[in-house]
Amino acid sequence: MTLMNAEMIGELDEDAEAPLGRREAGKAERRQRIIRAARELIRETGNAGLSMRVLAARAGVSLATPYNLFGSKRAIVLAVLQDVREFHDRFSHLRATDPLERIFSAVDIQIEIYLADPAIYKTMWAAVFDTSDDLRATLWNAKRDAFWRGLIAAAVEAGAIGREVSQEWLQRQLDHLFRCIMLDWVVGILPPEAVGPATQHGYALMLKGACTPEWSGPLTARILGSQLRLDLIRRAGA
Amino acid sequence: MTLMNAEMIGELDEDAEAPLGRREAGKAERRQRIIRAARELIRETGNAGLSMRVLAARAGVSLATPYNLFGSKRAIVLAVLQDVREFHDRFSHLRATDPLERIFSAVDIQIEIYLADPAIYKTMWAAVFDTSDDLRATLWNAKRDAFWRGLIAAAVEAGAIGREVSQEWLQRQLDHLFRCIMLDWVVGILPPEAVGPATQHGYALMLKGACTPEWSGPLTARILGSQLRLDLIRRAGA
DNA sequence: ATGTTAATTTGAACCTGTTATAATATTGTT
DNA sequence: AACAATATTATAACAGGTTCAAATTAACAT
Repeated sequence: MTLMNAEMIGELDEDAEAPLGRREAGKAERRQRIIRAARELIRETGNAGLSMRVLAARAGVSLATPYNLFGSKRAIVLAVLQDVREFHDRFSHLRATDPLERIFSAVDIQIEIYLADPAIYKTMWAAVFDTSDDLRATLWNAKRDAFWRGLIAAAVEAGAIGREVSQEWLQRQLDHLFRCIMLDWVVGILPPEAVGPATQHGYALMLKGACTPEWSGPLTARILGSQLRLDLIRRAGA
Repeated sequence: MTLMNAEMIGELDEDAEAPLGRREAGKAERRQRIIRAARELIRETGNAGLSMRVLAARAGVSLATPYNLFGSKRAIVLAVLQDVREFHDRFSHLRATDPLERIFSAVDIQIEIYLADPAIYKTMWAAVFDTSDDLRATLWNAKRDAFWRGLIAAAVEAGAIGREVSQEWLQRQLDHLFRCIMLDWVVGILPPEAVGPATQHGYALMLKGACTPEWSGPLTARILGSQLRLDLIRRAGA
């Protein structure tokens, strides 16, 4: 799945056109205040400290307003994410020639961003794994998909990945890996230092299963390398 | 992760030894009533219909009792699972000679059991993905691990999987795949018919990344086969 | 300006899971 | 039979997310 920001997703172009009467302006401002308050509260008190009543008070708004404006607490948490502008800049500097390297770099960048701000992103990922309602569509959209599909398609074009494997499903399976590793991180099963190596290990294994023979060497090396790192981390932890 | 029952896990040997005075007997009976009521409620009204007040009333106990006996709602849902005796019998009939086939068969059996009783198992898997507290240890225990580790170890012994890959991490990565596919099923992204093929596809990809050259042929076939089935399902759904 | 209409905010609820309290019943022991 | 230990009960309360009728406000027509 892997989450992205508004610019990459292109859904919150609120800073453009539209007459934007006083009504809409006030609404937008209230929305902004709520998001800001939510971000602050998450940063300060972590996941648990974000109560709707506290949030409403901090945003200077009634308890019902966040519901009118966003719909649910989960939607607010996800909106906080949408408001984070960082991914786009980082991803645009992806300059690896090797198509598989590019995939691993992109994953690394994501992880780096997430781990750098655990309070926010743990909360956010917890919201992603919430099974109660389906706000997943917010995260799982066309532009986000296009980015990863592009990386995989490039690898296919370069002859790194066989043409017989479904690009769509390869992407989905890689995504599954990533999501569950995030979950393990959120709940504390996986220490932060292990997130990178664990992801690389999984991606390398799976990509090796999809790659052409001549590209399996570097992937094997990556598998062994990440295993080594994971062992070191466990030894250090125990 | 993949969940198993009490016999396989070997944690609820309540039918053995222990003086089991009247006091403990009454406790056990109340526990049983609560579990039965919970299962009924889940079956009837699905995940959402399981309220602690309704549950207590149906079990004929006070609201506080389930908390004394189990600790939390989540613990009760997981206890309902532990009470399901089915896995052991099914798994004991695993008689594939090919070590990789055995892995796929085991996964198939699991999926079959889950899909046959969606109400119960969707609720249960939703509880697994709950990030609030860590009852995960209940599901993630030594005996369960031993089973899957055994299957993988056998594949290594048979020369199907290279000795250089970490068996522990291969298991974990396969587990990640399985869990996220379950999640997608629970939230309705993945239709039931697609669960089996999707899991096989992911497992085959990853195992192919870990297998020795002479075993990659059948795995490739499995990848292509499951892709084909997934395409058919999507075509039928759209 | 003024009244009308429709959208938005509000405060008070409702329903959750969970915990604390005191009172009551049940068991194990003498 | 009487006592102490233990568990359940009933009840209330708390904090959380969410919803709803009523009040308020902005936009519009006159």
